[in-house]
Amino acid sequence: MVFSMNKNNLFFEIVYQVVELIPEGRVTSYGAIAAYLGSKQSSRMVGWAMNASHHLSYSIPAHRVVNRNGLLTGKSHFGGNKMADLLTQEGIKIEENQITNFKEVFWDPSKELTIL
DNA sequence: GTGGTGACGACAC
DNA sequence: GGTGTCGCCACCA
Repeated sequence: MVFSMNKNNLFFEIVYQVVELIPEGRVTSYGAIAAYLGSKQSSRMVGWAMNASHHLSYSIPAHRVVNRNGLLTGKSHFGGNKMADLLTQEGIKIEENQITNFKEVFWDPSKELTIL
């Protein structure tokens, strides 16, 4: 994908970029991405970016983004049990819509990435 | 133009 | 430590 670098959409662009970089079998949180962008208080915007990602021409692994508790809050937006299913396929343990081994699979962009 | 809402998170109580 | 409240800002009615 391409960085548009419009300051209005910069937040969204980087969110998509980061989400695309999440390795298989790993997950990250909205807050982690927001923190990576330097505005941890805008975590809601990360969630909104995921919501907006549906109308993108390309698709991003939004199922690898969960909230701070490892809870699959966005599950309902995927329809059915799709989100938990995809994560399970990648070796992530899900129980009651929550990632049981969240610590182990957590992927922190601010530690794993160095582009910012 | 205004107000309410949201795939969240931090802090106060 | 559970619950409430606020901040964040794009989007929609």
